Amino acid sequence: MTNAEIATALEELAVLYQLDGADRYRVLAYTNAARTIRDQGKSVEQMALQGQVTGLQGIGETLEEKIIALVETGDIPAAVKLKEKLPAGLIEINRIPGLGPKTVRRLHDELGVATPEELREAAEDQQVRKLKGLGPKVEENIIAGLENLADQPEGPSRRRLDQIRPVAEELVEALRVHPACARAEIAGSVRRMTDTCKDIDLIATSDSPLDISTHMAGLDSVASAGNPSEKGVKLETHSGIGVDIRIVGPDAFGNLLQHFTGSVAHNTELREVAVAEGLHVSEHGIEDERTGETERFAGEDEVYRRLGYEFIVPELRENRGELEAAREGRLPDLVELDQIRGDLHSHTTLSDGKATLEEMADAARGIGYEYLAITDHSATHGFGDHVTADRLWRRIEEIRDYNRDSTDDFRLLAGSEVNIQTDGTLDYEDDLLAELDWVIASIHTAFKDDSDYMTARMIAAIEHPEVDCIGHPTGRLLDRRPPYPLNIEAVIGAAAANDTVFEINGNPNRRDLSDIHARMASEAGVKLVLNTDAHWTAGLGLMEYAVATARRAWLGPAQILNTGPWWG
DNA sequence: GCCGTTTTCGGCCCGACTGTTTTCAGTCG
Repeated sequence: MTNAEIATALEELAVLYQLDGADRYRVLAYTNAARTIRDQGKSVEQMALQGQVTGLQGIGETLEEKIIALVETGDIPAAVKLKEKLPAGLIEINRIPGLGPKTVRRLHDELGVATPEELREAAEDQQVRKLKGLGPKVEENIIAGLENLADQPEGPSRRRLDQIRPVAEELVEALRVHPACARAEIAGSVRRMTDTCKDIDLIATSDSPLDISTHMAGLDSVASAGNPSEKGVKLETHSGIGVDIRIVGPDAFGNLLQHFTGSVAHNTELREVAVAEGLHVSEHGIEDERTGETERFAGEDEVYRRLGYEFIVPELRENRGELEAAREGRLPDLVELDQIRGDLHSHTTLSDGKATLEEMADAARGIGYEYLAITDHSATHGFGDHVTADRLWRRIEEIRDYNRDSTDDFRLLAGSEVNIQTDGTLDYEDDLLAELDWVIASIHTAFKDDSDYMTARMIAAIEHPEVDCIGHPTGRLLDRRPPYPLNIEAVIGAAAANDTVFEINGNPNRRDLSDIHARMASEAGVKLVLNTDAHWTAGLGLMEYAVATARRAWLGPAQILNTGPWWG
C-alpha cells in the first residue's frame, strides 16, 4: 500500500470522526498524520510493519495500530464502524464548499438528509432555512455547490506550476503598474515552486488599498470577483484559476509575505514554537505577550531573525526540518541556476526532437553552457523515430566531427536515452554503449503494477556497467500518470552501490525524481544530475524547474554532477 | 490523538469571511 493510499484512508477517517462530532484536536491529529505520511519518501507500510512508524512526528500508538490494521486487512476497523453508522452520502455532501461537518451533521439529524439528492430536495423546498442559523443564502450555496460537485467529482484540481506561474506573473505585474501600489509579490505555492498549485496568492502594499482591489477585480482576465475591500480581493480568472490578493501597510509587508508564502505546515510549526516563547505570529506582526506590543517588519528576513532563525528560502518552507536547521545555523547551501554548466538529456530530429543537432548546440551555447549531451531515443523506441545501432554509430562520428570543427570550448557529448526493456536489459550492444560519452537508461514501456518486477528491472539497469544515469526514474506525469511502483529505497541503495546517477528531470510535467525522493537519494550518497529532456531548443529553458526541485530537495552544487565541468 | 528546555495532563496557530445574527459559530486557508 502506498503512502498516498494510507494518507487518503486517514483523511477519510478524519472526516468520519468530524461528522461523528469528535473533538477537533483528535480530527487534527489524523489530518496532520496523513500529511506527514504523504510527505514520506520511505514506505510507511514497511515502517509500520517494522514497528518504526511512531518515530514519525504526530504518529503515536493509536495511529500505529490503525495503520497496521489498514496495511494488513485493507481497512481500519474504526472507519468501517463509522461508515455503518453514517450514510456514505454525508461525506459527499461535506465536500460542498462552505458546508462543514457541523452543518452536514445537523442537516442529517434535523432534516433526515443522507444523500446529495435529498439535500437538493431539502434546499429547493426551502427546508434548510428552517434550521436555526441557516438561511436562504445557504440554500443557494447548496444548490450551486451540488452542481459543481457533479461537474468535478475529484474536487478542486491542482495545476502544474508551469501552467499557473505565467498567470501569477501577469497578475502581479498588473498590481505593480498601478500608481497606488508600492510593492507587490507572488506568494504561496508558486513562490515555493511546488510541483502543482491550487491557486495564486498575491500580496501588495499601498496607501489606497481599495483602489488596488477594485483595479484588480476589473481586469480583462478576471471572470468573477468577490467584494473588493481594503484588505484585498478574491478573483477567478477565465481559465478557472482562483486568485487571492491581500494588502497591508508597508510596515508589515514582511509579515504578510512570510504568512502568505506558507506552507501551512511550516507556518503552524513556526507559530507553535513562537507561542512557547510568548510570541504570537500572524500576517499583521509579531505580538509579544509580555509587553502587549506588536512588532511589524517590512522585510521577510527580519521576521525570521526576530524569531531566532536564519532566513529560510521559500523552496524549503515545508516543515521538513528547515526550522530546526535555521535555528541551529545549519541550513544547506542550495544550488543556483547559474551554477549549471551543461544539460545531459536532450533530443534532436534523429528521434522525436524538433530541432537539429546544430540548432540544439547553438541554443545550449547561447545559454552559456560548456556542454550538451545529445541523448536521442534508442532502437526500440517505436513511433517510426527509433535510432538503429548503425545510425547511432554514425551519430557518434557526427558529434566528434562537430567538436573537432568547433572553435570555442563548448562540447557536444555523444549519448543515448536507452530503453530499459521488460527483462531489464538494454536495446543496444555493450560495445556501442561503451563508445558513448553518456548513457541514460529509462523505462518507457510496460509499466506494470508490480513493485517487485519494476524494482528488479530498474536495478538491473542501474547495475549495468555502461549505464551512467537513470532518466525520469519514477515515470510519473503530474497531470496524467502516477509513478510506477518501485521500492525506492532498494533502487537508491543499488544506485549508491554502483555509482549510478539519478536524473531530476526538469520537464514541469515530470519533476522526476521528486523533491522528497531526490533528497533521500542524496542522503544515501547518490549524485543527481539536473536535466531538461529538451525536445526543442526552448525546452533547454526548463532547467529552472529542475533547479527548483533540487533546491526543494535541499541539494547544493556538490551533490549535483552538472555543476561541474565535463569529466569524461 | 499527540506531545514535553515550563508540562505524563492540559494544552494544541491565527485571522478573514460568510451568513446569520446584533455578538457569533462555522468554515476556510
